[in-house]
Amino acid sequence: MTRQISAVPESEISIRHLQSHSLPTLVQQQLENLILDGTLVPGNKLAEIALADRLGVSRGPVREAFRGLAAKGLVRVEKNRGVYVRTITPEEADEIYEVRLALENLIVRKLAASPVAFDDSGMDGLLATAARFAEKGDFANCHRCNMEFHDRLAAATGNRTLVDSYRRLVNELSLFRHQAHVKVRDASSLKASVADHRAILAAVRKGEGALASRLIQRHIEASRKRLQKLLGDQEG
Amino acid sequence: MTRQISAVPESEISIRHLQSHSLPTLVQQQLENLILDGTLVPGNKLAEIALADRLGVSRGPVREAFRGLAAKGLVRVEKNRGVYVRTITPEEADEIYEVRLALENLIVRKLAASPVAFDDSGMDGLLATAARFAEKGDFANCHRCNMEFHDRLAAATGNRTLVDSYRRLVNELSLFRHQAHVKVRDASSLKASVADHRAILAAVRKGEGALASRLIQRHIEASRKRLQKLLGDQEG
DNA sequence: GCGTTACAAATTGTTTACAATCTACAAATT
DNA sequence: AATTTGTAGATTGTAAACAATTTGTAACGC
Repeated sequence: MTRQISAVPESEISIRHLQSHSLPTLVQQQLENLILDGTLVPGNKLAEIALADRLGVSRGPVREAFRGLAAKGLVRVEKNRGVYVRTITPEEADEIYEVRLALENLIVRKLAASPVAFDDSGMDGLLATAARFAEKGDFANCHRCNMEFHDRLAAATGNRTLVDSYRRLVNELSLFRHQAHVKVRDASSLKASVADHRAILAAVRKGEGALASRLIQRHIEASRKRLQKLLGDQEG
Repeated sequence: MTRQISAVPESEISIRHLQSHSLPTLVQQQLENLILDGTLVPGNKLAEIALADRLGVSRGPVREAFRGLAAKGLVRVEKNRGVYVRTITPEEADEIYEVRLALENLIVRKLAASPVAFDDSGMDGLLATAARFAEKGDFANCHRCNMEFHDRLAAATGNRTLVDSYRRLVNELSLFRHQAHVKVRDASSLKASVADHRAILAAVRKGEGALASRLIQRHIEASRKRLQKLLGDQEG
């Protein structure tokens, strides 16, 4: 009589979780979140000891996390001087937008090419939620939904490399926004974004790649120009 | 009488060099080179102690280098198990090619759009060198020149983000080649590559973006199919 | 007063030591 | 004989100690 050895019930995920999450990984994720949500602003210094104490770990894991973040382009390491949240110049932001546009183009064309395989469950709901936030004037949450929309499109391609490349660019642009202290102030641009998203989604669903490509191009360009304009306004 | 304080003559670069090159950085570059030139094959285990001893450093810097390499997608870290050179499946390779194609397209279109700004000094020489290597049957060096050609095109765009994204993909593809032990055996494909490059360069110089785009697309596709075929052959 | 130099505090870079985890092999049990 | 269990060895994860560099400050000379 064999006992049910291979039960391993509900905690399997938790085990996998612990297996891959060492202290350096955890610290890195934590810092990444703080940077991407704007708590840690570009230019800020990340002090080893202070961070280690705050997180309750020693400096080793913190230093390892720094290396990972540096390779991801989120921080800049200056030898014997310290680690700083990466700053991005307006020119760099333009360059990032240029690459992002190429990837977004690939994304929508890929999805439009196989609209059946495109699992868009929840996309309508997401857009509806974004629209509600826009109506209520909840800019931050609407912006979050809009970013989520783009991310889901990328993820739907099933191309891991594409998603990774795309996310890196979006992360860098988030960095730039926080650095410029850009706060979305008017609802009109948010509503326009949601409308753009609806049109893009519709084109993708109908398999009209060329149309989707044109729409996303206009959409990203608008975003780029808006950001550069806001930046110019606050400088001038 | 002020002494010439700010002289700092020839050694400035050397100083900058030392300033940014800590042990972890050096170790990371060293390992990166070993991985990209195929000395360290995908799947190989990177033992901390052995590496630290070999490089004459302690385990700390080695571990920090690992984190950087992991974020660059060159190694895979398994908690409590070890660090391994990343393996790439044929499906992943296909995905990488797909993204690369999008970036190469952007590259040649950008260059063709401003052919005056395109500093192509030495490109002809590079292609001539590649052709000579191909004639002599020096496949390895010819392949190196061909990769150099693509890299210089990317660099010529002046878009740092684009170059970084592009290099990451090319690195991953190198990984895949080494993993599959793909050795270029026939001179014909190399000569075809050089011919492709000449045509692409000519199109870019003439500002014919659409043509250059079509050419690079065919070029990359051919490379992809060649690699997949070689892989299929050696499996079957 | 200005600039230089010397010193002290703080921070980072590196190494060493200790704890926890995993792998392999052998003994024991069924 | 096959499976399990236990133990030894090796490897990784973490923390603490030590060394080197930088920064700020104050004293000193011009």
